[in-house]
Amino acid sequence: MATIKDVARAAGVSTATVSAVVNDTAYVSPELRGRVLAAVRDLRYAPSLVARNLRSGRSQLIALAVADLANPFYARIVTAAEAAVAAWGYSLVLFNSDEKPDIEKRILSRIRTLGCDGSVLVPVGPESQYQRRDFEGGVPVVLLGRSIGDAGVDTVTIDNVSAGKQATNYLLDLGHREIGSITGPTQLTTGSGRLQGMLEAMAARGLAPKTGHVRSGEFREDTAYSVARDLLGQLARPTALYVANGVMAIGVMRAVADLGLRCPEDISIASTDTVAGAGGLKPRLTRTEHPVADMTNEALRMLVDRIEDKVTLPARNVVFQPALVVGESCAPVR
Amino acid sequence: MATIKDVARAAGVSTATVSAVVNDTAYVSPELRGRVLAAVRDLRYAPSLVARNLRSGRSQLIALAVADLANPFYARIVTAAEAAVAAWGYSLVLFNSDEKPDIEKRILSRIRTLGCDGSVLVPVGPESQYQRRDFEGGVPVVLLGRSIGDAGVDTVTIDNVSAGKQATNYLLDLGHREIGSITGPTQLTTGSGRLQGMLEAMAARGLAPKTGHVRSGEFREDTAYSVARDLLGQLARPTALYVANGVMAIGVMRAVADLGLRCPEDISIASTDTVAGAGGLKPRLTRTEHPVADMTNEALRMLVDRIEDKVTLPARNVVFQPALVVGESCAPVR
DNA sequence: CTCTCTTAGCTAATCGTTTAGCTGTCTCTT
DNA sequence: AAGAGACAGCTAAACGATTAGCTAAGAGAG
Repeated sequence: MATIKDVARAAGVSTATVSAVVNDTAYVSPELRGRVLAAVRDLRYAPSLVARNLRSGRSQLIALAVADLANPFYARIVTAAEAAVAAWGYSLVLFNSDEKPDIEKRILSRIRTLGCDGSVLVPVGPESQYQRRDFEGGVPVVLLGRSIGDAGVDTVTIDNVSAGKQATNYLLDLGHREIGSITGPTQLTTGSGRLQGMLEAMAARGLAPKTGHVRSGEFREDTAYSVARDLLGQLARPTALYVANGVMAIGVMRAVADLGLRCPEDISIASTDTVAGAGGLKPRLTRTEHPVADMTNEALRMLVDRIEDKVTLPARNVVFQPALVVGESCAPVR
Repeated sequence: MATIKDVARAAGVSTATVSAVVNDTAYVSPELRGRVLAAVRDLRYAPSLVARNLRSGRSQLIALAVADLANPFYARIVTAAEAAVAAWGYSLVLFNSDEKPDIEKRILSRIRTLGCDGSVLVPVGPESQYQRRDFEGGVPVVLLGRSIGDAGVDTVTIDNVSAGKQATNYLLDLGHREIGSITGPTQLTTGSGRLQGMLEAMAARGLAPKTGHVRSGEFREDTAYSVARDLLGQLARPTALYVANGVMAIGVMRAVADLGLRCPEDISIASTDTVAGAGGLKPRLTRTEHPVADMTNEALRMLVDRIEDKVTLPARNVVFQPALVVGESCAPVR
């Protein structure tokens, strides 16, 4: 790879002049400018970002660490983030913490080392893991999807309580009274919030799920499948089920089919968040959808603000609202 | 951010000693070593990769440029690549060319500028776009999924002809004679190869698809949906359909349902490659599956070989074999 | 004609590391 | 007791860019 010195030598000028021409940062006579540009072409010179960044302290890199790349929900975040990052003139460095707090720790230190200008993080650890000082003075961070107490950090989340409420109210409006739920991990705000919303919606009508009708599916398709098989195989099964995420909904649908039940005739299913392939699912799921792209864009806008302004605004927490999308997976209770 | 100088000052040693301790590259007395480590902890020092890389000429970055991030097939590649890259001690920089050759060009120059140590590329341009010298002497490249003539570049591909053959032979063995196909773009080897395999399989039994029974679905769900609706709405519709990828298969299934047809009773569907959510699809698709993870791992192994060996081995082309996975979407012809 | 002002283009310092090569101390040998 | 060898730890030179500050030459004014 040719360096700025090679170009300077070839054009018979100093490196300062080459830099001036390349970055268009000072006037250079047409004659020299021509010689420099010719040399650049001949030597196929591309300035080294590494060197440039060492000097400027910027890396033009934004890191994104998601909780589970294999989950289509995060795949959508990645897609949106790549586009947004590119639009802002940065490049995206991608990490997968695989829901493991210790991997996340390593990722965070790697992000520091790489000198990323900022990072978007879907936190996976228990709240206790994070300390305020982890974020202060280091690489600017925006948390996405999950919040972690009052870490004094910008955060973009969905209103999980509202998601659970909307889906459950829809089922209640159809006349269902015995509603069960397959929840996510309750130590995550996405898990506990949705469950809370469901419980609140039922409580508002003086109802509560039967014991054993609320079970954790760990946000995983296979776990949800087994739990649903077990739950729906019982005699006293609920007439409707609220499933806390899209991947689990697919597992539940499979369990329903394998048990010989029909949806929505025998059991109504409503879920929160969706997955890419779910469009082809029959029946189409009734669900609350997250504005994933909007949330991701907002997170990056906030991050770039922090990076480029350097103003120490107080941390903001932007909450998006889920929207109920009616499919064919719910029917009035018989 | 603390620098190596700050640490050196705090520990009362030279920067060389700090470097030796941090990288464990020379013997340092326990006493000094202790002081250095303490200073590192106190100052939360993390060596700057930027500076380190400037010196070493390495960036520890591997770029991955895929053709369409929104396609679950590439999402799986991204997942596998992130894991593999991390396992080799690099970090992944992700780009999406969105099937646009000019965006790809910009990405390639960005990869050079960033000083990535290597890159995995799913090429989207017409073969004519690439010139041998684009790859020679620059950042090492491995092409994934699609090949581009004899660019003298390492390549990992799937045997597309075999995929088309296997799926079609399965349909033929069930007694189907009027088989149609929804293909990908035929200027891509993934599109043309699969079609060629299908035609060869039929030709081997003295058959050929009827005119109008072979149509392009552009590897897109919505296009495949419309094409399938049109194709299957006709009176003289085929009894079986070979769909060239997973996303399109979902579109086709939707079209089948919307036309009031039953699969597999009225129409058999076989496809190539799969999508994440397809596990929940009813009926389960009969398809040829790509060993995506294996292919991605192999591509990265080859790339890391190039990066670290610097041996100028001749370019290799590794071809993987697809495997037929039988679902419930095909039935014997009536 | 000389003095000042302008400015094109150069020199050299800087960013944060790594590392070749040097210095000075200590130990061992004869 | 002095010379040789070993080696812990230091100094300073890279890596490839940007940029503050300098030099020197040309132009305009008096």
